Amino acid sequence: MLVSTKGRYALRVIIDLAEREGEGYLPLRDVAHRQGISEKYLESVLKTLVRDHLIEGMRGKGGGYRLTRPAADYTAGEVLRATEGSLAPVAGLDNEEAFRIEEPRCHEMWEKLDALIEDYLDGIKVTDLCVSTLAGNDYVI
Amino acid sequence: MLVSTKGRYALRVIIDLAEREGEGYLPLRDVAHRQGISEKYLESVLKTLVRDHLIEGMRGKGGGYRLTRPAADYTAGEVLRATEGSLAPVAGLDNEEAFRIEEPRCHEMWEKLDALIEDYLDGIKVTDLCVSTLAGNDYVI
DNA sequence: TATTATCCTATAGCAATGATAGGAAATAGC
DNA sequence: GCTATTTCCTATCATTGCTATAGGATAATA
Repeated sequence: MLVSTKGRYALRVIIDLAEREGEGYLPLRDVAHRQGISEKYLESVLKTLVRDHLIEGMRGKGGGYRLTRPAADYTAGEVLRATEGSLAPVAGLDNEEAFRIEEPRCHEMWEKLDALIEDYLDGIKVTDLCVSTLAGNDYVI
Repeated sequence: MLVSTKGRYALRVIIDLAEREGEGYLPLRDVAHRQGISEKYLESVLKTLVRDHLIEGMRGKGGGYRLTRPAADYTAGEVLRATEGSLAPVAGLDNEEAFRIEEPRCHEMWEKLDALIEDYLDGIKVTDLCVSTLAGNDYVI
């Protein structure tokens, strides 16, 4: 599987925060409830996003998480790459030498597939995934 | 990781058999040596390909493995799908209902990414990956 | 009958995923 | 300063899949 639930959860959180841009810090509990994700597990996912400066956390009363940049700046690829580590379809794509020796027939194919995937996901802005009109969306609390 | 070494090995074997199409049954030992892959592990990979009728095995002296159809018929996607089980970038893509409830914002994106990947790999014929002129290829025994 | 080679079953180390638990540290309002 | 809130940090754990190894049963050929 290219993208695990970790990356999918992360993307949903970023979308959630983007849809509420300008509302200040949003507590983890609220986000988790809205998305139907365990608070404790989501916490570990958000830690990664904080480490990579995609979001920032504020402790204490009135604290929570918020985006560090304008929502329109974020891409799906960026969020997924942060949490998944890599979006490469096969391992060791960076090691050209090893490929030339072990897999000369397929190297080009993997390179192109990688570019295809990364270009597609980097071309999707988080704001394109947002729903501006929340009304009529059953699952949103 | 979308494709593990299992699928990559399988593809290399199919290419190996395709490049020697018409030479009858090729013993696992020879294929493994040519590709630099452990015989025992490759055996389990080939078992999957036999189960899916992509190749057939013949026991005993003069036995080995060969393609069941003309080499030109095989696509990379077909081989990888057989060994990897699925090429879907995320789990549960077939369950539309669950997506509509849990991940309405992202469903379309995953569907399109899936189509992108599958179409690309289904469009690559194994014979396109074959090297007809084996001369000058150091790693080939 | 001997040789060759696939087929079958079982095992094991390792890493990643998905998740849970408990408590420390910081912040805001009173 | 006290209290409630909420992030931050560390540790643990069960499950799964990957990668690989081992030993022997079964079948085909000469």
